[in-house]
Amino acid sequence: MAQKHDFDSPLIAKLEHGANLTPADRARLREIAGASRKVDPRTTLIRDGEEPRGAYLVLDGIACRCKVLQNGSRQILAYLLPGDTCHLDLKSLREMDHSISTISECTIVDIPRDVIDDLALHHPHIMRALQWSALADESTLREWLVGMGRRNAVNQMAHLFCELLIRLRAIGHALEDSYDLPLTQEELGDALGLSVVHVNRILQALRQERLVSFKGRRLTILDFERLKERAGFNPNYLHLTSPLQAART
Amino acid sequence: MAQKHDFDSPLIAKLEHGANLTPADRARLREIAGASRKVDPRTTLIRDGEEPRGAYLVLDGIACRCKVLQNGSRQILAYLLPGDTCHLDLKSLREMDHSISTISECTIVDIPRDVIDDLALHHPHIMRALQWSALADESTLREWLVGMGRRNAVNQMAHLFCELLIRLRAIGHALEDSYDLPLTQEELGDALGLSVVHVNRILQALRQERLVSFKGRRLTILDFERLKERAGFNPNYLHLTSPLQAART
DNA sequence: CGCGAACTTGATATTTGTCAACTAAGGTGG
DNA sequence: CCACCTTAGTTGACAAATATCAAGTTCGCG
Repeated sequence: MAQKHDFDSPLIAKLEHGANLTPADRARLREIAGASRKVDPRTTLIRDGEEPRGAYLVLDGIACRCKVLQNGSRQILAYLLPGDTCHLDLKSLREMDHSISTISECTIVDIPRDVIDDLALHHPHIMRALQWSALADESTLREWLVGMGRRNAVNQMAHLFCELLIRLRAIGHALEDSYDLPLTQEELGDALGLSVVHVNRILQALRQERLVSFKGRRLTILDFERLKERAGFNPNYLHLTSPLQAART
Repeated sequence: MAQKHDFDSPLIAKLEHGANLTPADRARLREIAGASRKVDPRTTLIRDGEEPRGAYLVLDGIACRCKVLQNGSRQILAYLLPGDTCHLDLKSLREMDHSISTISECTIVDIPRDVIDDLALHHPHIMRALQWSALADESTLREWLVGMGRRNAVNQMAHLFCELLIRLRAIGHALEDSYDLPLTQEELGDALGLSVVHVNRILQALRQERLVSFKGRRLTILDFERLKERAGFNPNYLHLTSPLQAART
């Protein structure tokens, strides 16, 4: 049951980018990640309007925050990758303003309130890292808004692929310039605000430009430099540049 | 120099929605709001990439978070209304991932780090309210993403006008169904991800449907029910439904 | 092998952007 | 108070981006 390497624990791998964890911190995180469960693809964990009972941690697979409109159309607000958490700030949250659903099959950890309280009391570095993580999530949300408002579909999708590469690299889930991406074209479109048909065509454009290949749920970036250029991608917003040195607490 | 009423202090008015403040809390907030300065319209307070020296509080006017792309186009990520703050979480933030600029002339308070530390130590209710406020800001950001991805221009703009009405009412800055909105059509477009020309036409459509009027920087909602209906507006996401009763700290 | 989900394609409609010109409004100096 | 000047708002014609519809095709899997 013990984890072999840190990259088996995407949460640890991720949080190391946000703060310097102690061995005790890591042990605690492994302990938390121990109580996981498998969740089927396309399953809603908590729905818009419900009261959260606890927080979630994704250990494996891809989940998402999303919102569904009256007319049935869905907007994905964030992809939750391994190591990502959501609404750890339940204290001030009475009612969800969006839903959390799995996309692929996922390994999920339910984090009850008292675990968070315990972390706050005994693991300040973890808390710092989690705050950093929440900050980066919000920044990512802003970058998505920029993409939808001011980038055309090709650049926006290129940008997303760049982002996912960097985020997955940070948890050791990307080999070179490729990574598993268990999304349908519809699920891509729901994030990008595009129709399925258009996603299909944009994808073809990116393939034809020899920028990416996307076959069998695997995305390979053929020319990262050119893709970044195309997307106007600047990874600053992910705040992944190494733990803060200013650890004066 | 003393504030006459609470609604003279939009910060207090706002935070009362997020927690129950004590008289001492209110006194402290008035003290903080005392050291304000006027800032010219269209002035950048802090730029993308810079290191924040402190946080900001808007007391009057409209400011924004925004991001400017290589090609010069701008995306507004949030309107900062009176009572709104930004990056109070500086502890984990090394470098800004977006800019803060005024739109109209603004009254701004610079909040240095030590003031935040002091609030954290001595004013837990204020801290709780600020966390709630940050949560609502993030939720608003998500709602904007939904608007850009899944609403057409008319509905998206209608949605924005509904949102602004509710937010401004919460700080006593809306009379009935109208409020001052010192934005040009270009500044509206930068938030909605639309061109100026299109904003102009959408506005005409809304006027012709007798849903809103927008003359001389004043926006009047002529039929809020119909506008909400049109926009698919549900104010839940603003989390303004009254202070949390669960004040068990 | 067959079935359903995902992907692809073409034709067409709709939405939105761009360009260029024009009009209206507010502010300032003479 | 007016002349002027700049900024904001408006309009029409057109182009580009994206959505929609409908019909295939391919793929993975039981």
